[in-house]
Amino acid sequence: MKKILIKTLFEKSEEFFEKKIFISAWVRTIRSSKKFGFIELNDGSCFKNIQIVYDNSLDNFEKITKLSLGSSISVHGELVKSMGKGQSVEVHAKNVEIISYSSLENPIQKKRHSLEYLRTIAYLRPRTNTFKAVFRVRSLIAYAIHKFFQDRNFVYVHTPIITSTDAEGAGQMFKVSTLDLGNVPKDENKNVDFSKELFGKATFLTVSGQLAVEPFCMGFGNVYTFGPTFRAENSNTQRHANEFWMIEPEISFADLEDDMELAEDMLKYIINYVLENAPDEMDFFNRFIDRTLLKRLQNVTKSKFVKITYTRAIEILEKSNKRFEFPVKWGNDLQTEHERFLTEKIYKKPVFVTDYPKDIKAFYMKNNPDNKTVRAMDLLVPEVGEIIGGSQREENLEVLIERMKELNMPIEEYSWYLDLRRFGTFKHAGFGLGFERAVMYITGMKNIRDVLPYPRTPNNAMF
RNA sequence: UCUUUCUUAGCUCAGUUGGUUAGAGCAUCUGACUGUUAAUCAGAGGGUCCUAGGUUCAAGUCCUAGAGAAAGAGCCA
Repeated sequence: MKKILIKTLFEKSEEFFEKKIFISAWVRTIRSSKKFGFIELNDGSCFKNIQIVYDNSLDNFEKITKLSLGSSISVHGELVKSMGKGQSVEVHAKNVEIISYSSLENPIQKKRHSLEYLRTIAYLRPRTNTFKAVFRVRSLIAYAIHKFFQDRNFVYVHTPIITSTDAEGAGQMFKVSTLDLGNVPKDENKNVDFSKELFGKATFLTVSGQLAVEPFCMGFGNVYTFGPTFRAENSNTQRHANEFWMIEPEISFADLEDDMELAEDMLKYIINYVLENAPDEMDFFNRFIDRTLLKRLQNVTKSKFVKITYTRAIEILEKSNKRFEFPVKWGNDLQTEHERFLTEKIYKKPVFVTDYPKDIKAFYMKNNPDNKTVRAMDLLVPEVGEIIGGSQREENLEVLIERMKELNMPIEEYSWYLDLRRFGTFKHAGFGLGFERAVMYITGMKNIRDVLPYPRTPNNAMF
């Protein structure tokens, strides 16, 4: 007999009603009494468990009552209307094959565990309700992002993970080396001789795919990357990991307004997609993780995001009369407390802050006529903070070179990037969405370590 | 990296101004139970109080150092 998924049983319960069915799955919890008992079974196909009813007419009844969370079984039975209150249908077991018992030392038990404890056994987390919901939704968000861009004719570009350019100085990079760390070759000045590397030069793990995706924008019009990025910073916060995924679209013949419109459409699209395709999971988050989640997300999909300039944001913060730990001053970057105040207290929804001072932003951003600010934008959302950073790019070769000189950048190393402006230039823009931050925002999970399958954070690369 | 807090049973936690044999719930084991929903009820077993030093007649509790964790900050996505 063919195995059927529990998801299918729920979706097509009419079709299978009072029919013989066969399932293989894992015990989530079991309640036994003398003559009968109930097993809640989950096969991973959906969030919900199906209830199996078994009684002492089965010849292995005693052995069945010894099952515990994590045990594997196969069940032949019949789908029937439930006599209990918690579910509409259930399976009356005709035969329960015990495939394996779970050791009683199984650290996952039928109770609430702390998220901190579960991190120490990350490889067992997929068996718990919370992480079943998190990683299902993570998968759906990834799919929704691809669908959003593919439906709009964007080309998905795989930018390299190993890179030799220290892109935009976006932070500390992990070194990639084939040299013998115990016996590093040195040149005559006693510096590391990178010419002995496999690539003939120093290489790193990428911190951003943006510079590598821009050339494809110039061949395909609209493109995006979606892949892992790495930052070697010793950041110990809820919102930072050393390995995380980023989505970076780049759009041609487009300015910052088009860029923000794209970001807003994309975020609303993926929220709607998840609400529609993972209602059980989202309901779980709303009940156990964040009681305001659904209301907030529904509000976001309906409302227009706020757009204010950096200069205006500074004015608002100055006039708020709120005491901040860090002073509000034009020219300084917005601190976390400022960002949170804007998005959580003043607007209570996502806010684009645009036109930042050029000195606190990357070299490739489009210079404004005031020569003080650049066409950059950050999207701030309640609870998570900065979720997107983007900009219109500087397409003018002379202005770009001038800026790089001001910053003492090695212009020769970026000659390939400058060529993009030499051989036909045009206005274009893009942004980077932190994938995990989007997952946090949509699930209500508060710690980035709990939305990464195997989080890489300082002192943590165990599994 | 900085600041603060935390570390007690398999898990979640309580443990008062330092004072006899360190407690509870869940889990486990034994038993009861004919519709349970984290089932319920009765009983039992289960401890290097993070580690190392110190103060004291006496330390889970106070002090010092170390390890690990969390929250906040910086950096950013």
